Amino acid sequence: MATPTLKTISKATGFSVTTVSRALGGYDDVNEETRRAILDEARKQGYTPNLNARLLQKQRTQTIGLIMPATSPRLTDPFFNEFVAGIGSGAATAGYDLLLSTDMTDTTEMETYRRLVSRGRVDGMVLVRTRHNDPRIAYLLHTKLPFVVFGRTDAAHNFTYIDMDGVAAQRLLTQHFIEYGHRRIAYAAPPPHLMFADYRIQGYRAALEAHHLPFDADLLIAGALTERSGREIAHQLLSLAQPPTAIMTGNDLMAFGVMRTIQERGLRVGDDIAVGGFDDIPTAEHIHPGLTTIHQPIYATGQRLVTLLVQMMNGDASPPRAILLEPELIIRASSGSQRA
Amino acid sequence: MATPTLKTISKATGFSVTTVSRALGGYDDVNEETRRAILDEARKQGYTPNLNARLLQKQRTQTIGLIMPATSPRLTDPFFNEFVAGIGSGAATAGYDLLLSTDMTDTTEMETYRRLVSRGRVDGMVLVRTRHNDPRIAYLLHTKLPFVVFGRTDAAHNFTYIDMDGVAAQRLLTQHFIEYGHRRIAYAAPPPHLMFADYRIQGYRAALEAHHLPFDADLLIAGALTERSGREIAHQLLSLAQPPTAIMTGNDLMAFGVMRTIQERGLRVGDDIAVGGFDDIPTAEHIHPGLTTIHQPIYATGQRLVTLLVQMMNGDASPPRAILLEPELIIRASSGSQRA
DNA sequence: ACTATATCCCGAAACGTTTTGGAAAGTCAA
DNA sequence: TTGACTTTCCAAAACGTTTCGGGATATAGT
Repeated sequence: MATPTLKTISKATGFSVTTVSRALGGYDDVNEETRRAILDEARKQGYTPNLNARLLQKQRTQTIGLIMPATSPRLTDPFFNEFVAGIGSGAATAGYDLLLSTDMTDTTEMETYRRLVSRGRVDGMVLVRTRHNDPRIAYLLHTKLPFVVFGRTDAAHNFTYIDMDGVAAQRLLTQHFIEYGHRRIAYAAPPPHLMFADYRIQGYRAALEAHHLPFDADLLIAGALTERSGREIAHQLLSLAQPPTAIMTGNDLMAFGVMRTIQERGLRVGDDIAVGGFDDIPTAEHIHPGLTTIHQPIYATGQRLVTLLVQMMNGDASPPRAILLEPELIIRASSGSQRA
Repeated sequence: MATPTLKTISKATGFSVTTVSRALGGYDDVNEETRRAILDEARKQGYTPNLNARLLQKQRTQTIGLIMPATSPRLTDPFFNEFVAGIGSGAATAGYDLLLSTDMTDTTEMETYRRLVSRGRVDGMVLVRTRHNDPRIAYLLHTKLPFVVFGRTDAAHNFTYIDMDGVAAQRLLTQHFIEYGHRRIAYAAPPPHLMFADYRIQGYRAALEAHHLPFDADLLIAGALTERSGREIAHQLLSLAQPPTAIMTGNDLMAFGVMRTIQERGLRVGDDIAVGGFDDIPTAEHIHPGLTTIHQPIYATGQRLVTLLVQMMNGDASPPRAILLEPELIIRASSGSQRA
């Protein structure tokens, strides 16, 4: 049995392919009786339109692209879990599909982008984890493909994005530790090529300055956004002649590593060394002790981004929007108690 | 500037569309010089083939479909995180894209399947979380679309799947608690419509029987695979006239809920009530106390499934394969210490 | 000089859909 | 009876690619 197509229905009913198409498409220039006959036959054959053909004709794909940064062999960061879920949910309610790509190891990231974007695979893209002079943004800007971004970049902001206010966030967290009586607050910072590292560090230094605390370069160490990196940095920091009494990190995963190292060295997280993370992934609440961190509405942000993207894909030509998220500080036991 | 197509290259180089296509396609019936000229022009124009057109012609999509069960508004279970990552990685290395769909709330699951499968959107599908007489499997079997499954179903196993040996796994865990001296071991079981619930319960009962322990229907409560459900069931169990001394659950998320309830009631997890989970998601290691659980190689399984699927999509007509995973017991502090 | 054989190229059809620009037949108003 | 509308239908083109079946031209073999 041949796959049902417009042609097979056309043959079966005696109407032309055009009429079948228009009947199925709900146009009003087809007789009710005819339409019924065609719909019946379509149902009988189990017809469903061939997406590729339709999209080739319409030059649209009803698909949104998302490329996962190839940080590790397995993207173990729950951040992405939530983010993808948000995007997926937003896409689904808007009637779009989500095309998920992970960078292949043997090809460059830009190739992956080109492959997807190259006329036809997706109607729009979602970007995450912006970098300095992000080549992906330059490329997408150049191709005119609609896209939205979680994060900013340093160049002109002529694109739509949502970003956490990293300056305010890190300042908030640093202040919190200062108010808890800490003087030596270390920062296991995100890798410097990531755009948000800059903002976070700015916030860190601003809080120190505001409270007339000296900036100690020994206490600022950049690492990767992994638990392992957190462990390594903690070792370095705790081996200092004057170790810090509080350690903040680029994300919760790093914070977990820091906590583990502290505990392995026989110290207590909170009472001996306070720890602060970033993201508020689910585990942050469950780990012991609970992790003080900055809450990011990751899921909701994913949804919002898709909403914005869908507007753009539907031809809304309003100027790009820039949305800055206000940080929310979540205080848990890893802060320890207020000091003298 | 028009989008680069075969035609624009053809115009620019003076060769026919056919020749351009064949040059780009690497056929050997085109002069080296010609090929070079065409390749140069293609690069200059930034040509990339239009996927839809190519696929319409080839009747393939180079895309694998995966539909997320719409359990909750946000699929908070890290299980899916890992699984998707595994599938994505497998797909990428095989040169396939991953189309991720979440069920829309206002349409039935089967419609989502039909939409994807309907001639053209995907070349194959990955299924997860099988149910009794799973209609998705019946449907896919009927459409002849290649697919692989994480999990089994009760009917004839005429499809390729990988599954954890749930009987052995739950027996292993139950045995572990029995050996630790527990007599009243409760089971907060997965929802009964899920296929693996059967196997797990079988394993649970088998272990009891093997050690001549009575089966107490009060100690077997089915729930949802969420933390919240774990909390509720724990409350029920702890309010029993004869509460259990150990509680096993359908997945780690439920176990977290159980642990929290135990702690809220002023009891100690492990020493007072032992807890066992299932899946070994990352948090299971970080939570306090660490959670005894059954390790599932989720990521690797995703990859393996894709490998199998790709073989099938490439026309390998060998009979379906059934792979059963051996469980691995991970003992952590939530087991408490051996009892008298 | 004639045939056989490579080598290089191309026109046309096909994949399944949507859309454009009518055509044919019927209805209505004058 | 004629023109103007309506209603219902359709042929053909188009989207960008691959592939089938040759057609030229040059080279080699006799």
